[in-house]
Amino acid sequence: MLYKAPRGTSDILPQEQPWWKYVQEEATRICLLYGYQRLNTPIFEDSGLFARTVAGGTDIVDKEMYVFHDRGGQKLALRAEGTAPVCRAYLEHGMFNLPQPVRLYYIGPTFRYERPQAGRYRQHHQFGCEVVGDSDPTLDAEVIDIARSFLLSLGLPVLSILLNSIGCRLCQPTYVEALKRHYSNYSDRLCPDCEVRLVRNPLRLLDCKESSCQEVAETSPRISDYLCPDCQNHFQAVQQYLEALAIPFEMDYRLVRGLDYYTRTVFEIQTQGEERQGALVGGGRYDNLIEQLGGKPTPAVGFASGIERIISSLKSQQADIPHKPRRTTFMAFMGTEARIAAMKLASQLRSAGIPVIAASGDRSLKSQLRQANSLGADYAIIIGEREVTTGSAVLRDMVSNKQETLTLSEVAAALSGPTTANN
RNA sequence: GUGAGCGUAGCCUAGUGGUUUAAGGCGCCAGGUUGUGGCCCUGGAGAUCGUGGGUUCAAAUCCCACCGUUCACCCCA
Repeated sequence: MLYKAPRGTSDILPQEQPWWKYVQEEATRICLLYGYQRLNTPIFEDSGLFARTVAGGTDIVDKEMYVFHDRGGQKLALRAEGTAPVCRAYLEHGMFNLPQPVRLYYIGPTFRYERPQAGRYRQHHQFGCEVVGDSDPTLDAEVIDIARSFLLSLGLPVLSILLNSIGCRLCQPTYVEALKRHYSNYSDRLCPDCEVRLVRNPLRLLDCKESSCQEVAETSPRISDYLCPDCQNHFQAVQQYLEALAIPFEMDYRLVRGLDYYTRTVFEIQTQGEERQGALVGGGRYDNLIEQLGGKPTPAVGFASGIERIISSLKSQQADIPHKPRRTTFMAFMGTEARIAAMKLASQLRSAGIPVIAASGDRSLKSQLRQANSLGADYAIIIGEREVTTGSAVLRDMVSNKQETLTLSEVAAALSGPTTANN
């Protein structure tokens, strides 16, 4: 074999497609229910879009972006995450002139150059929702509600919704300072990663898994004590609305998210048994992002979910997915004359909306029917010398074993008629 | 980028230094008389045992390197 799918990518084979279809259709259905509209953004963008918004100090920009130069010398990057492109499109198409907020959703591939492992791939697919243009805390709750409804409607038991507020640019810096001061006192105990975090991304210090670092985190100052009045009110309102919607959540004062643009509300959703591969949904508010992209200050909230993780979770949950039985007909023939007649009849049937799989090659009738069987065909049409001369065809019901010789138009009528629908 | 496990036909697995010209199951193909599937029977195709080097009289089997893959860390969906 000369080539394999690149590391961390995979083919989504026919037998996987029902899962993908199911998840994407559920996502779409839920979005419609909440009045969100679909937006597709390009698979690559100017690399600056991600570099500016997601920002340095985060792995996703520092070492995980697929960056390349096109023939015109433009520096481009494969879509590293979904939110920044949505905001770019919001600005580019003047969506700030639409009634605010604008509710959008997307489904598409995302690329990150990292070592693959359970639940993480170099190409994966995200479904996400974004509400742009309104800072109302009901929208934070709405977005969490959507994510939860989505998982529940798929049949996934939602284990926990983790919630936190990381403040805004007024109050967060004060907290970060306090955090740094606290950690500096214990610098001799920190793991090497945390030594780096202390300088580059202090918020992330909180969720280090090293036990010595966790001890430091235990006694560290809490963001909740540093929120400015506006952020405090906002966060309280979010919680209040979640309670009103009877959405259970857990406060997690150590929850911070990896992307720099988050402000105020951040959240993650996990489901049973899949904690190892991380969150199924992650999101939050990003009130400064649009401004960073050159727009007017515009608040927004959203979330993203990983479709691969969701499907894997569904499978381990042994969830059943609804599948619609599909009636298929196999077209068998014997001889060159009959081959032509079969092709014509197949074509005619398809024009009438009847799915037909045509036999190929020079196989025996036995072999053709064996194939029809393994393809799960409900009917086989058989055309040989006899049928060619009489302008007829044999219609065989593969389930009941009954067959009869019919004229070509009778075959079409029989297959399109409701009387032959056996499933 | 770091660490650990694993790499035998399309898939699953046996074989762990010499009757191996590498075995079995699933799948695939063909046949079991004249134009008919699913079960059964018979036969067939399909593997440079991940790649390269080394140890040995002898290696799929031991050693090393590389590659791939899985899992974990980092980080994230």
